[in-house]
Amino acid sequence: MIKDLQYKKCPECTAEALHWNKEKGEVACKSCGLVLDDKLFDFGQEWREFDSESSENRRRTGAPLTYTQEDRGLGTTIGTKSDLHKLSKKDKDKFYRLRLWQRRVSTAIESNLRLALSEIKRIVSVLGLPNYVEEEISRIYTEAVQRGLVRGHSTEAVVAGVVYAVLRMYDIPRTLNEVSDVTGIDKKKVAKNFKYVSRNLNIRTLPIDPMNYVARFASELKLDPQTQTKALDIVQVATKEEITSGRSPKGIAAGALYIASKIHNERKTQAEIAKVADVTEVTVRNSYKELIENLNFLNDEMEKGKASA
DNA sequence: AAGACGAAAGTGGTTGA
DNA sequence: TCAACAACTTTCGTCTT
Repeated sequence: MIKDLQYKKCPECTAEALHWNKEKGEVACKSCGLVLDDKLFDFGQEWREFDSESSENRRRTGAPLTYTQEDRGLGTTIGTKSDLHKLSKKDKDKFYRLRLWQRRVSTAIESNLRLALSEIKRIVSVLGLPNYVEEEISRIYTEAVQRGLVRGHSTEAVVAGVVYAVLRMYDIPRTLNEVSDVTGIDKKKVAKNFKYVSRNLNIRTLPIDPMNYVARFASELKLDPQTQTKALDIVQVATKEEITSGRSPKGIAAGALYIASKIHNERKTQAEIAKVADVTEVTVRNSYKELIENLNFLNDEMEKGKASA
């Protein structure tokens, strides 16, 4: 399931405490938080494993289960020549017409796919995603094409939608903005196409869990693992207290990180956090104020943090 | 001077009649 | 289908460190 670790020790601080997150295929250093490798999934016969892991993880599979069935219609090639002579002139004409059509349709599909698959390769490499994600994106896109979902839509836009959908399926925290940036597709269109392909291919995704963002933002901010852990705690309690619903997960993650950084005297400015979290300072502010208001133990901890400064 | 704060007005998405 | 609504953004002036 997981490939051999390339690293035995953290190259940054040479600590041996490595910690991996199976869900995301990430390995991080426990003492400095450096993400060492995020492409650790070895896939091949792993679908079953995902399936049986736990009920809440079943969404990981989404569409693939039905994928192996041959596509409807388009996969069927139109007859051989052998019994052509039995047909009337009219039927022969029809036969040729149909075959011509099929050739047109399938070459159209093929050239579309060629274009799309190379675009997918590019996007995956820019985003630094693991191979299995590329496979999945390609597979789902192929299915979308075969079901005729791309007709009347721009290839690139549908690709962007599929990319985002797959990221969501695998709980890989990338924002709409990031997908929008690398694909050059307007953010709104990405969202629209995400919904479009999800709906038509029965891909189900749950709302994003803020926890998924915390690790990534923390690492980007080079925060101490302790601080990250604190932020995770905060998010967890907040979720339990039901003060997170309706709020953007990015904002929650950002607010929690801001508080955690204050508690652990590793002060980051709201602007810094806002930047990596892809929200505005105002949102960071509102989010962290909301958290403090509802979780009053945080106040004391922040005071303590200040005192020990 | 930089960071934090909050008010006001604008935007896009969701919801419910 | 439209209007009301909440969350988020943008912008900007003021207070705090």
